[in-house]
Amino acid sequence: MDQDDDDVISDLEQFVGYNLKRAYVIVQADFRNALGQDALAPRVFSALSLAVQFPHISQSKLARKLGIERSGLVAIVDELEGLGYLSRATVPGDRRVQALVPTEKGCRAYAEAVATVRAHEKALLADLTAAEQRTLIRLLRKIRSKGETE
Amino acid sequence: MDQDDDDVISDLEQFVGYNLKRAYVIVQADFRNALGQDALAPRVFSALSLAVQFPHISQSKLARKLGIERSGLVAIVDELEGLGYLSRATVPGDRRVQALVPTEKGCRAYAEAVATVRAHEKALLADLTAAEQRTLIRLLRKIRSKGETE
DNA sequence: TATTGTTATACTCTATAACTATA
DNA sequence: TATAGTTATAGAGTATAACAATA
Repeated sequence: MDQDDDDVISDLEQFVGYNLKRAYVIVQADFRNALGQDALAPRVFSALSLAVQFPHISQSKLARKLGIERSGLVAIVDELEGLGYLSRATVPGDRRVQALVPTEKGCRAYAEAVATVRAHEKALLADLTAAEQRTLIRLLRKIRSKGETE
Repeated sequence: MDQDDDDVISDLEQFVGYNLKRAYVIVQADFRNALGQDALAPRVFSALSLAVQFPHISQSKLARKLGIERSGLVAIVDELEGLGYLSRATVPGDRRVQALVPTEKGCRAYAEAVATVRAHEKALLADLTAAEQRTLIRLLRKIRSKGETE
């Protein structure tokens, strides 16, 4: 492989969007590697995380928090229920909603997964100082808060 | 919609991966909005950008630069060729390679697109100072350089 | 009328594997 | 043997639209 123009900084590199995408691909691959290829996908992990942290959250509300459609959440909850990590419970007041109740097993699995992911992310981001990591997260959240209000 | 736990900072928010994903969704949506729904997708724009900046680049090399498989690039190049933005040219020395040659039209379309995207990204990121934007890009690149060597 | 969960469906992005023609 | 481009194919992830049950 010749290195002709590999060092040239292209237009692309100046876009936040492009850099965001490339970094995201790296971190996502690391995430999957951390939990193992056949384990929880990022979005399933995210759903479990919120279900554990907010027990009895409804599917609609969870979808809203995750920024996805509620139709898309069905398969995710199916998977988590299939794993025995949570159950759909009826709610006394409103018979339309399914409250997501994490099981003991789900809480344990989540605690383990979160520790693993945290460790891998820490290793992956070892080149960034703690301050840089905080800054990065702060700036990413700033983008989100801007975008979501439009 | 009740606001019960909407302000609680969940575990998820502490992960770089999660924040990266959420921010990426926002910026990508803004990108598509900038160019119009039926125009160049981000990846097609990226390919065009590199083809314009590195005329006669081969498909394999372009795929490598973009971080995708060369099989995936075929449809992208097909689209750009269909739009008359570039052409596949044979290379004297090696009859296997297809050199991507941007057309006049392609260069003009790219110049217009890049200006549009730049303006939209600038507006979207107006809450970030110029220094913050530079920092963000620097940190994202740092993640990429770490991840790609593993 | 509006909302919750659900299904069906389709589209985009991407990877893998195999092929061909060249080298 | 190895590489460039290509094709076929499959699997994620996601969105839209419609429906039944319930509010």
